[in-house]
Amino acid sequence: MDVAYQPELVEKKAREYWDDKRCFEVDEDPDKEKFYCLTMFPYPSGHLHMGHVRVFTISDVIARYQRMQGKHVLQPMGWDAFGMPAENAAIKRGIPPAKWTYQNIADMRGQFDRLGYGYDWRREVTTCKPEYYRWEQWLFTKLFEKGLVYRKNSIVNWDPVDQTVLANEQVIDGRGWRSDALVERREIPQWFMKITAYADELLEHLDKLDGWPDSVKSMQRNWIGRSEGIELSFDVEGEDEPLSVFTTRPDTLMGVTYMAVAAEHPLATKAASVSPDVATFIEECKKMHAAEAEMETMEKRGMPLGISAIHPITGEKVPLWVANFVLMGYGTGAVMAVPGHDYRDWEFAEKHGLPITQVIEPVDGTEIDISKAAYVEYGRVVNSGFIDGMEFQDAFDAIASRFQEEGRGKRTVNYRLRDWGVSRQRYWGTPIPIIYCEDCDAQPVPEDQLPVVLPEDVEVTGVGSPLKDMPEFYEADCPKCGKPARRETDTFDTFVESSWYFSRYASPDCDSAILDEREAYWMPVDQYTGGVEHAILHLMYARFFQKLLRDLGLSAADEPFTNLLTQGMVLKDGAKMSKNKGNTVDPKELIDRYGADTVRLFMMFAAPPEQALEWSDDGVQGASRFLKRFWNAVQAHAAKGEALQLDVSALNNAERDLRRKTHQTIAKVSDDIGRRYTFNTAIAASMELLNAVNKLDSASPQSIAVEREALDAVVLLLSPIVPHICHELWSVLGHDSAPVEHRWPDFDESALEQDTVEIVVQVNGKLRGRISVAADATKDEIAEFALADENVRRFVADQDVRKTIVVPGRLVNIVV
RNA sequence: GCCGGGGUGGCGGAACUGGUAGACGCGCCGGAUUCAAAAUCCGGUUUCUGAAAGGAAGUGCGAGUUCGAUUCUCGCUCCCGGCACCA
Repeated sequence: MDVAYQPELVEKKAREYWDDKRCFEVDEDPDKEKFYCLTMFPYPSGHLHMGHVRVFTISDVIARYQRMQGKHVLQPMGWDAFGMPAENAAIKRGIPPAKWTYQNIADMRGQFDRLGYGYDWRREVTTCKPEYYRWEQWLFTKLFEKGLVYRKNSIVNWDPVDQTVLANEQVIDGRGWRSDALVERREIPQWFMKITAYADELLEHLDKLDGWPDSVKSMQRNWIGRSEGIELSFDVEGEDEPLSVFTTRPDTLMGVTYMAVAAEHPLATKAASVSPDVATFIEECKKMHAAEAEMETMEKRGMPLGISAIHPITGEKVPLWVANFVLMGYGTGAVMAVPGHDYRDWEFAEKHGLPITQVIEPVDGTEIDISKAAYVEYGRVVNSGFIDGMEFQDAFDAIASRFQEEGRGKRTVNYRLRDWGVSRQRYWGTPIPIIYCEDCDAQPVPEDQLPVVLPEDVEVTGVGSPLKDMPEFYEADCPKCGKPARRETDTFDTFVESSWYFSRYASPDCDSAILDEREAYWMPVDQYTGGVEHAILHLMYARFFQKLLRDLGLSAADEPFTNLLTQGMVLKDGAKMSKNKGNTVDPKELIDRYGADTVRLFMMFAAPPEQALEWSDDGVQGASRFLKRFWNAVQAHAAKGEALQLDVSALNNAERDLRRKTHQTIAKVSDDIGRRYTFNTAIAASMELLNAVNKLDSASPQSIAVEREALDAVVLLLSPIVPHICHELWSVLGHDSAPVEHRWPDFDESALEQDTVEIVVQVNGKLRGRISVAADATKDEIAEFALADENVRRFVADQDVRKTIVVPGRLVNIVV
């Protein structure tokens, strides 16, 4: 055996072992405890980037660790293969999206294998293949039958030059990214999924997700945005229909000084027909970009409609305005404005000279001045007639009952969450399985005609979808009456594919149903790992789909992911690695140069998984250097020959110390990998142990035995992280088995015991000395020892000791 | 703007339940080895002060709670992620 560490040889050998033994191919075995370990599947861009390496390595470490715990581990991999980049590549280089995508998948799969990830490739799922999206289309038709999908008009970014709908990210400063034309808001009919029907359940089940980070649950809670309020109606002068508004603050009703409706509201449209100014304003609102961030930060503008509503309590006239910050899609598209007690209403009133009145005062009697700023806290109602003096809940109830009795309002729950628009006017996606018939309207494609196959041999120009120019695609017969009809040419949002792929891994080859009985064995996912950027959308849609599958009787699980780990981004020079910024590092080059283990080690060592990771070329070298040291230490040890049986009673102090360190390290690394997911500290602890091994003077037979125990431990503890080198070193240490099939080591409680412990001594909270005391010393004994320390005496001097705090095993604080 | 997260040596980070700030690694400095260099090995490395022992300051900024705060509370600031058609 060549003694120098040669990663290529070592890694090839380990990979061949895993392949030959089919280590990572798993079938359903009801007698074994399963563990489903999953990573958010990648978009096949063609290039493995550092973000991929990071997330897949995290997941692989967890999977390998759980295997060593004796669990039956499934770790699959697949491709989120539909999406815009394929169309962009097609426009730029004239390659059809399908060809480009399949080539990328082939390239990336080779790179994954080189990194030693333990995937069951027999279960590979590729979303752009008809075998996959066929079931997505089937599911959509089932939802259609259940009334969980519907069609309505909604707003898109329209590029008038390219005659194309643009994604938000394709709109730069209000202009199309390719044409540079001013983008317009345009209403077109689109398909929606009723995620709001599940809003309450999506919210309530968050409480069951103990294995999810609080931050993600909190973001989802805020996204759903459940609020209890009252929907009440105001009569409008000269209108038969009253104007309905939703408010969470009925206690401020008497502070209403104006009302505002969205630009798309019928009252605004009506006013526009008589007022050119209003018409112009509404036109300008149409040029607004559709993104929420822009809506919130833009200047709040409005225009009086020239009509008034009647305040339902006072009977006074309240002017009606149209305003650009009122959203048609939220609530009723109209708001009652209380500038005294709402920040946005205040800003708008201030700007347009509308009156601001105070109807709430702080309960604690603090003076407030609503001419300076809105007071938005709950408080006591004033200047409000019959509800004067009430606090929030009483006032809420009083107003609610009164309006309910009068038949002018009711208690309502409102959500910020909107139904999910799934239509995309793009080519490279799953065709929406709908046929439009002049007589029968929209009809779902019958099951026996599925899949609706996306033609792959097309030319993409960037102007509209090629499907619209393909009669062979869009010409169809109505499934109901048989008359010639037109097939839908829109495709699904790619989030639809990623909302159920995790279930399909259980039965990827099933061609008679979307899922089969294997789903029940593997689902839910035990550990899901992916980027924080998916904290809301992807994870919310996936949870929604899981509930849909459950309600269709296809799954028993309420939630798809039991434990969630959200990993931070990979940065270079403080910025996200991206081609635009030219700060990418190609994992392939590094693997060729240092080997996969070095890359895996650096990734896991540089930062804990949830934090952003700053890339460092020097850090990679350090990882490589450590592996060489590790290799050399094991080889040098092996050269000393077989170790004697360890005799714990015959150890000297240094040997006992190393043995304690070994077992402390086993305990720490088990906790770090198994519970905390802090792989960086697990590696640091293993490094410390190896350093301690190298420091031990190991000539005697017992010290070789202690050293053997330590090195065996390091190899097993690091094997989930750097599996190839550990595979080889384990056999160098004389074992017949492989770490991948070995049980995770247990620590020996008795090895952790210590006779004496070091305790620090503080005087007034400042460190003044260290003392060594018997491990079983009493508090009084410890305090006595502390006062005897020379430096401590210097600081205590002749002052009275007012208090002594003793924390056994840690410190003494003497307060003078 | 709103929601969520973060700020600790020259750098990445550690300190897990309020108890030794800076583990581990990188970089740098010194030494060994070498004809020389690379590689490797040994030692040092928060800042200021001091020959040393030691002392003082120190976890984005400002307050507070506590015997004791990187950790808890309040206010501010800067950076990152998300905001519904990027994936």
